[in-house]
Amino acid sequence: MACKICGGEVEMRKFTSDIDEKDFGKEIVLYGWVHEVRDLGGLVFVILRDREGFAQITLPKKAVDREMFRRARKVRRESVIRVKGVVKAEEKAPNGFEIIPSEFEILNEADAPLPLEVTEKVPAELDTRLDNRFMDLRKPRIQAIFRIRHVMLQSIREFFDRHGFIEVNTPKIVSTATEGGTELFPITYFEREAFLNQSPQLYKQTLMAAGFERVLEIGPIFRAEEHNTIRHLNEAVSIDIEVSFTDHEGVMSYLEELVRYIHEKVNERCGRYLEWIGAKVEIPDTPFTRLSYDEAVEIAKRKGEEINWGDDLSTSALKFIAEEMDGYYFIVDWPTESKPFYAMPHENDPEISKTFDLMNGWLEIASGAQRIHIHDLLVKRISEQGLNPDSFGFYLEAFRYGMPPHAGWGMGLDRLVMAALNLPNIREAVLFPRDRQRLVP
RNA sequence: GCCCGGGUGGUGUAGCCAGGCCUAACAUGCGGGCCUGUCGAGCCCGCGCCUCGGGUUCAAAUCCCGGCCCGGGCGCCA
Repeated sequence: MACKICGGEVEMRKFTSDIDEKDFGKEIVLYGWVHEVRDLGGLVFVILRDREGFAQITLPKKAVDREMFRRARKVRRESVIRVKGVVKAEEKAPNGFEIIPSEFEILNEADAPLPLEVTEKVPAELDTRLDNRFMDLRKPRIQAIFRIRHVMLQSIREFFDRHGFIEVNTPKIVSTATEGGTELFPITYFEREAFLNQSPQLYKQTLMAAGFERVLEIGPIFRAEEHNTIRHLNEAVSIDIEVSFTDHEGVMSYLEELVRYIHEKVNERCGRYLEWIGAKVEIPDTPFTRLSYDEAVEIAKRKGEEINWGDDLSTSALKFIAEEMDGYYFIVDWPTESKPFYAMPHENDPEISKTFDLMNGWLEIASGAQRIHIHDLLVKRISEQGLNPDSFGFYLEAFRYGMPPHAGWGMGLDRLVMAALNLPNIREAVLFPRDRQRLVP
């Protein structure tokens, strides 16, 4: 709290986590919420909770102001308070210290009853929690997810900055479908119809034609699919990269090293938050296993899945495959037909493509490819996929005047958070998730 | 989109299959009281609930039909 900008009151203001032996005997100021009040009659304990943890405010009736004692005893849970007092070493107190207040100010009294229990004495259903997300997020265990997500984003930017990537922002309001395959949300754009972007794919490729060479985008993507599962959202955050003068293997290296880096940094920087969650983050070894599509189909077949070469891998097939694959792994060399038009076919066997999915168990985390950079081949593939090349005007133009060979991938951040922390539902990884039925809050 | 499951105090559960003993139970909470070392505090008193509409029946939280809302699986998709 030495920072002048963060200051406020306020060399004296501390987070609960910043209190240590050096503060014993000194006066400090805490701001926070009333987590619990334990009233023993002649002695009252108020547990103050702030962003970083808890502190026990102890009010012995005989040692503190009478009016203040009455106020603290009656304060309702989740009210916002400001406490000024002396930090006293006390063996009997949690963490070995307590605050004996000289001032106890209720900045905003909370209503009762609460829509859910922040103390988690009684569980709440996910739906109730999401309806009252602001209060759900007060739970340390829930807030920890987002502190870790923050560190993940931080380390992603760090990683790519070190590797010479340029972070960009491409439009989320677009005129037409980019990749086909998925349903789009139509919107009104003045007198025209437009759509929310399903992926930055076409734009990041266009930036390869612009000579950016290595780009990173972190942004929302929108899919209008009516799915109803623990791993799909209609608004998600995608981590996208595109790299010139490399192939699919080149960008797979970035991907696996990134995933490892993220896990390392979360371990280094999020010890306390992992503790709150009760999670351990295993740092995955690189390189990740490459399982070919052919091998994947073999495994599924052997375990009784009805699947033909060329089919997409169904959920049950992926679950069979996951039985044999631990942690993160790639499935590579997919049939060209099952991947989007921009995926580069292998020169010696055009039936398969230079494509890969990054998996964690049976959950797909990322997918990518070397891209087609040859204009005429691209037009041919667009037509073969049943799409109209005329609707790809600005995109195709970029391939006519010097498009370098390139490759890239997109990764679902929410799914990565879900996988890394072993969350039971992707909605747990998102502050305000958007799904088939939820538009509020 | 197809399929399965569910909706009981503020919250989370029990009761439903085998209708009546349910003026609905338990925990937590909330209001009041007692208590100077709590940390799931304890003890005493009190408060608060059957998703909506229709039907069957002497009788419906319970059985049937429909609506609304929700969860999940699959498909599609990342």
